[in-house]
Amino acid sequence: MNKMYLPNYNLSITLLGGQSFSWHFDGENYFGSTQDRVIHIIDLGRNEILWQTYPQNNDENFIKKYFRLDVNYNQIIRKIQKDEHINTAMKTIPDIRILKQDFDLTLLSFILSSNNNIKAIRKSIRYLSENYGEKISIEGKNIFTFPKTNVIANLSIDDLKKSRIGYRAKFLKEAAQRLHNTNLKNHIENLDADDVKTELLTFNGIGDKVSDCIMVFSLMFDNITPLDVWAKKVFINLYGLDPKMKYNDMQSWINEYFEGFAAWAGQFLFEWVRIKS
DNA sequence: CTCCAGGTACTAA
DNA sequence: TTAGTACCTGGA
Repeated sequence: MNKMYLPNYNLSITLLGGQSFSWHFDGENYFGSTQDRVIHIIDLGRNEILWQTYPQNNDENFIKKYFRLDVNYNQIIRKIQKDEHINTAMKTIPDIRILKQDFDLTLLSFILSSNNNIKAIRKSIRYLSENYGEKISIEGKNIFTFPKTNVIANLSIDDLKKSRIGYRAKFLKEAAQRLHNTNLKNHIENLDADDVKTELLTFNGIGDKVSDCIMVFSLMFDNITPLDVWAKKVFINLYGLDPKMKYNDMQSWINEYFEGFAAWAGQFLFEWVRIKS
């Protein structure tokens, strides 16, 4: 494995929190899956990790992009330290990061997240990967990639439902078919936030919150806070926003308040209220 | 057993 | 434009 110096990076919350459902931790090893590879991480403590990629080994470029090692983290932290709530969150759960996950995987995963809880989503994605992903053996352990888009597109609704995803099976299949038949990623590459969102909202099963998650966790829109019930509660109860405020208006307020880093602030607040409850 | 959490699509006012 | 409701699963 390769050693890397990785300061201010809360691996456990970042990989196992609400932004990715494709990682698991066995007490020593973090294993993460994409549609074509598996990442193995061991946290050595003292800001050091061991890492390896499979099947292509030593893919440092991938690691740098995926973990967003080029962000100026201290600058972000300085910008969002605005009040006692966020400061408490950052002190309680320090060093949360935002990943840049693959677009297809993120879109398909977050379709499963709607009206669902994190534990159940993880379980479903694990079923899907074990049944329809590719097996990669690492030190005697079998790890599975996330199923390829065209594989999901060609599964029957009934087969998809075996992964306990309920009525979302139809949305998942339709989305996979569309992703497979179009080059959406290229199409949205040069669009601004509003246009990307408009495009994502045309998918069945993708609404305001899920489209925001896709934009934040795979497209690096740092100025968006996905507003699920938890995030809304925070901003209504702690920041005094009107419960009747419209989704977009609430987002604009949050982003202005956190000076363009609403996504990062939102992660701290979200994970903080999640562990508190 | 019933009740509830969790976003989106759909329908009706 | 807004309000209400069904959807599926797992856990209390």
